Order: sequence, then structure tokens, then C-alpha cells
Amino acid sequence: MDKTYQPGTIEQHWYQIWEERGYFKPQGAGDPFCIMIPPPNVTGSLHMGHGFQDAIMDALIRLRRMQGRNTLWQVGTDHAGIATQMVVERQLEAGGLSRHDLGREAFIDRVWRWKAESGGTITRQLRRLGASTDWSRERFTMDEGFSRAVREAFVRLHEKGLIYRGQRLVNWDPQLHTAISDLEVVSEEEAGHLWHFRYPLADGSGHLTVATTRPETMLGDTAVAVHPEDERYRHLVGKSIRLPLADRDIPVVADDYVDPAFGSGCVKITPAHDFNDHALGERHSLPLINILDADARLNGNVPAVYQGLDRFAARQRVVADLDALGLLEKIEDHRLKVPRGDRSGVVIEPWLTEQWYVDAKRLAPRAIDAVESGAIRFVPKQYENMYFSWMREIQDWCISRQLWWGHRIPAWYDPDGKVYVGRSEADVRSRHGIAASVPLRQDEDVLDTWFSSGLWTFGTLGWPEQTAELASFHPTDVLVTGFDIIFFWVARMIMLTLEFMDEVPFRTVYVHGLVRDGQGQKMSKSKGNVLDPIDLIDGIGLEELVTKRTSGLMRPKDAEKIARQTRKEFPDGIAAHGTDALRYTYYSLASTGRDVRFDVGRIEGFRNFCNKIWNATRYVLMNTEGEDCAQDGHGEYQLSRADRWIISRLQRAEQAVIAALDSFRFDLASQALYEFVWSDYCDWYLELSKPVLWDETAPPALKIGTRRTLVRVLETTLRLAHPFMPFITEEIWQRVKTLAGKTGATIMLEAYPVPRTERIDPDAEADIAWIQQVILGVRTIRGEMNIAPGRKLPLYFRHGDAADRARLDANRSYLARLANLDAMVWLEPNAEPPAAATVLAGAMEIHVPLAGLIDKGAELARLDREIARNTQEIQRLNGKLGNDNFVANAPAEVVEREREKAAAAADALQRLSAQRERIAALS
RNA sequence: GGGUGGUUAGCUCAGUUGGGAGAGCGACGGCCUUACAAGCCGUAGGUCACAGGUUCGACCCCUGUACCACCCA
Repeated sequence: MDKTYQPGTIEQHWYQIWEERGYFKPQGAGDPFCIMIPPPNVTGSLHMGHGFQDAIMDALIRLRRMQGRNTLWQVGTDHAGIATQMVVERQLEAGGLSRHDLGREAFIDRVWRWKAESGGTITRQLRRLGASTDWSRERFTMDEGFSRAVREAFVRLHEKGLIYRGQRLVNWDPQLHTAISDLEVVSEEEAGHLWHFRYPLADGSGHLTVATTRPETMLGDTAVAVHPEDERYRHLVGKSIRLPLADRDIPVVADDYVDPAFGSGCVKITPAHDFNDHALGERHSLPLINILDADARLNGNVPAVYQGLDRFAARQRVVADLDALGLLEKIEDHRLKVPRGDRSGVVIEPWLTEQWYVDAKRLAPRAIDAVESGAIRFVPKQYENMYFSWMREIQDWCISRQLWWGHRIPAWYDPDGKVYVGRSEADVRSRHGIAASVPLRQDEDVLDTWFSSGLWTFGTLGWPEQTAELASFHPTDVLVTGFDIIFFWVARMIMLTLEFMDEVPFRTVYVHGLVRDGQGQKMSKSKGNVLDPIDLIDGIGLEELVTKRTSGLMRPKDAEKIARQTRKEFPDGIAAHGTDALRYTYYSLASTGRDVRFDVGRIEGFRNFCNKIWNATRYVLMNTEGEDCAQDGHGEYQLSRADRWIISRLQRAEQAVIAALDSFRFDLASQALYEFVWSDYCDWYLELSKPVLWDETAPPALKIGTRRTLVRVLETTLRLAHPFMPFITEEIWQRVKTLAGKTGATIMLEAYPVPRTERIDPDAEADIAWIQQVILGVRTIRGEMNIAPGRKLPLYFRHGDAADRARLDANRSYLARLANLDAMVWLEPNAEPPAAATVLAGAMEIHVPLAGLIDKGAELARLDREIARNTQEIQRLNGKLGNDNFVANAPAEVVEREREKAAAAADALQRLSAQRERIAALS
């Protein structure tokens, strides 16, 4: 074996073997366990969030597979309507073309070509992460089978009246020319203005002042509203305003939507261009005047001079014109929430259009109940509140999009504009008896991508057919997702799945945090702080990284800053760390928080961890290959104290890891494993094995026992670690399996360790704890007295009890080796030890003779520190024990424990003080 | 404005029924000890955001405040 672990050489090798041999497929036996991958954008690439999420799913899947479950990790990709269409349109733009130049069919062909070209990226990357998804079942939301499910779902919902078509105000993206759902609008505070205009009363008796953030919409005003109890304006209610510029009369209405304290207390009402105004307009039966076209330019419903103006140009023009009329009272700076499309970034317009809607209000109650009843649980639980709060105020879901790329809405119109919904044009004709001679035109729109992904858990398993897969694997077990798509996806899956399957889509939703950079910033291309998981795995040079981060920016001027930032953060680029180290880093960060800060420093630590395992294996192999390790199952061996100890510790580690995994605490699981491997196995057990293996006089049975333990504990540890670090564990397992008496083909399909409580050995644990205490005491003295590690020391023990003496005699070889001692002398209780540096192990004193080794001043300083520590401890404990209330109220065992501690500290203090006097008295 | 989460060592974070504050990284000191310098050994470092309250006892429970983040309106 190489001296250092080289992940690059083994990872792809093993993945290919696993995939070729079909290990990722359901194994047929056992309780089904299924996870559906949240389908990534087919033309996208893997980002840190995917990496994190996929690592978690893979750990769960590998765990359950090893535990004997019939496991399916369903993989697939999403067609990502808007995102994909935008990418292809941008490509066309580069050639000076628009999608309209190509026409719908040619454009869609073009998108399919792009998908064929780039669609493999993300699945290749998933493989690099070690994801054990069943590739033979890979699905795409636009493939024929899934599309059929989408049409079927639409038709059935429509038949039940759960889908309807209606004219409503929608969020219109004037750049993308499509409606988008509430969730695709992001509102952030931006600097703006509040314009105060005078609106003259129609009877000439004066004016009132309205305040608005959107002057251009005044051309569509159909009322002015005041609060019904506002004394200032009560007398005006019912009167008319002569709307300037438009020269229309509009009423003054009273509505308690108006906040009298905001602005002037008078609000202009534009029902066709504002959601609140629209609702108010309905209450007061106000007319709607739509003044914008699809590009958000003013249309024919405004005076000719404004027609064709862009909304922002119109704003300036309206303000100027009102000012010229003397109607502009003032302009104030004002911060306001501006709605922008999450894809296009342009300001969204509330706009009146015909759209298709899902009646979410009728679907929501069952979906709420599923979580309330516990049929679905969220982990961590607090996310249920987020879910409930949204579901309880759910709005109807606009599912039509004015795009070309997506599932075309299965609705057809006859020449009279009458709409028919069906599975196909032929289906519509036959069901409604429409003659072939009557032309039918299919709806131009496509469905919201989330509509199709809402069918993901059962659509991928063959629905609407009643397939065997559907019967076995649905409902699925766990959904792993980020909290940012609970509304987009999780809630909708629950609603749609309950509707079509009459069962929940999954039993547990594990919600993880959002991956951010080391500074807590969201990773984004424009900030230039994105990390590509593959670069962390393979490494990347600085120049290549800079180029990657600065190319294709929305704002090219950011390039310089990003380059500078990158050079500063990664002066040497990024080293290769391997998949296992990256994955382990993810697990270590997967606690319950909402943010996951990815500190690049941590991945290095876990690469070192891989290396540690690698080298521990080298040691084990050196000592076991070609030797009798009882690999044939014979029983002619004897376990040492250390052997029993590490076996005992292993059981506890297994318990801790499994308990953590069962509660989705990957951070705790990874930490428990890390500590066991590094501290218990490597730091202590491997060292404890040396005195036995290197002692030519040791009984053969004892050596066999140690070799057996070395290799079997390692082998078990590899299985315990496999879900976290699949590659290195497989590589090593293949090398040690025979020595451990295993014959399986792959660690992937071996049994996950099961803790055996009967192997927990408190006696061995107490013994080794004692040894550790002695050794640590000697090391402390060495460290603080600057005694060279190579220098052998004699050791004197005093004041120990019979158990101490027995342990000393039983463990001399361990102590001699690990503390590098040349003599161990047991002193009778009243014997005088030589002048020495002293540490305590319980009541027992451990003395390292001073002779020529120890600096008196340093030892006095050290003793003083220990004395101070004990004095403080005694004070604290005596304070507690002197409190009658404590003694009276605290449980007896707690009081007793405190008494024992106080006595021990007092004893230690007395010994340390005596020792200090003796040292001080030395010349 | 309503809600949720957070505030623990220089940094990133654990701390599960209230009873001696932990890890990793970093820092400092010593070591090429025949698995590993991607390592080994040791040391230092914290009024657990702040103020009250409950309790014999609070990082933990309650109330309030400050700051940060996110969600909703």
C-alpha cells in the first residue's frame, strides 16, 4: 500500500464496478426502503447544495441497504421550464435569433438537443459523489411515461373541478412573457420614492392628496379610497374625483384597508395593477382598466401621448405632466418592497390574464391533516410550523406558463373558443363527439414545472399504471430537501399525492440547511464565491479557479473583485481531497441549524482522517498478512485486556453511530465514528497491540487474539463507516476481508454492524482507563518538564490500593511501552519516594524522580497550578455542601457524589501541598 | 408588523430528560518514537449575548432586551 491515501486512483474504479454489477438496484428481499431524489435541473450542474443533499441521501440508502432492506434510490432529472428555456434563448441570442424566429417546434427541438448535449453533466457528477442511485430506473420529467402521468393528473383534477381556468391578476414577468407563481417572486426592499399628487374634486370644491409609489398606474385608477373613520375625509366619501391626465371621473370610497397614517391617508386605487387594489375593487364593484401590454408598455386604454411608453418612461412622463399642472405636491424618499422575478430579475407586474389554476384550498386540508396526524413528520420538527402557516393561508396555484419548454396543457379550443380537456386531441374528439372537420387548437401554454415534479414520487414508479414498484416502494420513506422548497415542492407533492394515490408521498421529510460559504454568505455566481464539489474532490489550480469564477458573469465588471477575492482566499488553488473527505465534511456539518457554513479548512481535516484510516490499515496488514488471525474461524486464541477493551468501545461506537443516524444527526454520527477511529482505535489500541505483537515471548494464542482483534475491529469499523465514506472503505475492505474471515464481493452489500451489548466489558474499560490515566500523567510531566520522549524514565507508585497494585502488575508491558519507562516501583504506603515530579491518579501518587531531569522551578509552578485548581474545586464543593437547602433538597445520590468529589479533592490537595513542600525544600 | 431559528474557546460548531463547559481547525511548546509530519506528545484559551425570574442548583426552564439570519404580510 502507498504511504499516503490517494483517493483519485480508487474512486472511479469502484464506482464503475458497483454500477456494472448492479449493486445499486433493489436487492429484492427485505422491507422496502425508498428515497426519491429531488430531481436536479437536467441541464444544470452540481453545486454544494446538491452535494450536501446527495451525500445525506446516499448515507441513508447505503445504511438501509446494508441493514438488509430492499432499497431503491430513485434517480432522475427535471426539465426546469423557465431556467432551461432561458439558457437556450440566450444561446440563440448570441446568434442574433429569438425563439420566435425559429418557431415553437424548432425551438423545442433545439432544447432537446441542448439537453442531449449537457444533460449528462449532472448525472456524471452524481456518480463522482458516490451516489448509489439505481441508474437503470433513471427518469426525466419530460420523458414519455412521465408526461403521460402529467396529462393524466391534469385531466383528473380538471374532471373533479380542481383545475379551472380564469381571468385573474397574476404575477407577470414582462421580460419572460409569462405568468409566474407567488413563490417565484422575490420581494426585497429597495430605495424608491413616494409621490404626493393632488387629485381635484369633480365639483371643483377642492382637492385631496394621494400618495403613491407607482405614479404611472394612475392612468388606470378607478377610485380613491380613504379609511371610513378618518375624520379628515369622511365628508368626501361618495364624491367624485376628476382624474387628471386621464380626464375621467372616479369615486371616493371608504374602506378599512386604507391605513390613515400612511402618506396622506388617501390611496389611489388601480384594481387592474395591484393585488390589494384588486381586492378592494371587488368589494366596491369598481371597473378594471388594464393599461399595460405584455411588455409592460402602456396600451390603448390611456391617452394617446402615453401609449407605447415603457412603464418607467411613463412614470417620468406622468410625474412631469402632473407637475406641470401644479398637481405635484411633493416627492419623498421611500423604501419599498419591489417584487422581482426570481429568474429574470425584472420588476413583476400584477396583470390581468387568463390562466389555469389549481384549487389548492380544496387540496390543502388533507395535506395539513397528514402532517398533523403524524402520517408525515418533519425533521427537525419546527419546519412543520412553516408548512402549516403556509398551507393554512394557501392561495390558488397558477399552473400555466407562457413558455414553450414544458408539458403542454392538455386543453383544446374549438373555433368558438370553447375549451375541452382530455388526454389527447383524439380523446377530446371522441369524448365530446367533435367531428374531425371541426378544427381544434391546443392551448399554447405549458405547465409549471412544479406541477410535474409534484407527481414525482409516484410518477417515477409507473403511475397511472398500478405497477409492482408502486406497490412496493410507495409511500417512500424519506424525503431529503432544503427548507427553501417546502412550499414549492414538498407541500405540493403532499397535496397531489394524497389526491391521486390516496396515501402520503413519504413518511419523513428531513430538512437540511442551506450551504453557505465560510463567511456565511449564500453561494452565488454573481458573488463569485461558489465552490464546485468536483473541484474539492479533484483539486483545481488557482488560475483555472479564477477563470471559472469570472467567466459568464451577469455583470462583467464584478470579475476583478471576484478574482482578487479568490486569489486571496485560495492563493494555491484548492488541493485534491477526494470524495470521501468531502462527504465526511458534509456530514460533520449536518446539524439542526438552518445554515451550513462550508469552511474549506474542515475538509482538509477529514482528508487527513481518510489518511489516518489508510495508515492504520497499513499497520494492521503489516502485522496480520501471512499470519494466523483466526481467519478460518478457529478458536485457539486468547483476548487481551486491550482486545476486550477495543471490542467494548466498538460496541459503544456502533450504538452511538446508529442512534445518531436514526435521528438524522449526521454530525453526531460522524463525530462518534471519528473519535472511535482516531482516539480509541489508532491512538490507543494500535499502540496497545504493539507490546503483544512485538514481544517474542508472548503466548501465541494471545498474539492470535490480538491479530484477530486488530483486523476484525478494523473490518467492522469499515462497515460502520461505509455509508459515510464509500470509496476508501471498499478499497480497504477488499484488502482485509479475507483476514477477517469474510468472503463477500463488496462491502456495499455486507451487513451493517449490530451492537452486541454482551461484548461491552466494564472491567476492561476500567482497566484501560487506569492505564490511560497513568500514561497521561507521565506524558504531562514529560511535556511540561521538557523531558525528551526518547528518554526512558523510572516510575514510583505510592498510596495505591490493592486494585492499583494488581493493575500495575498486570499492565507493566503496556505502561513500559506507551510511557517509555525503564522501571516501575511499587512503594509501600509509608515509604518515602525520591525527590520527584508527581501526578495523582485518584488517590495513587505517581512519581517521576527528579534526578537530573526535572526543573525545580517548573515543577513548583506546575504543582501550584494543580493546587490552585483543587483549592478552587474544594471551595466550590464546600459551598454547595454547606448549603442546608442543597443537602436537604438535592437527590441523595447527587449529594453523595459531591461529598466524594470534595473528599477526593481535599485528599489531592493535601498530597500536592506536601509534595510542593518537599520540592521547595530541595536545595 | 407577525413568526421562526440563532448568539458557547481566535474560527466553524456540538452540548437529548437542570447536578463537574466539549470537538475540529487555529495558537504555543516538544518530537522525523519501525502505520501515519495529511503524523505523535503536551499546554494555554470560555461571566455559555445581556437583564431578571423559577430552583438547593440554570448553557439548559420562564419573561424581557439587544444583535444576526430567514420566512410571511
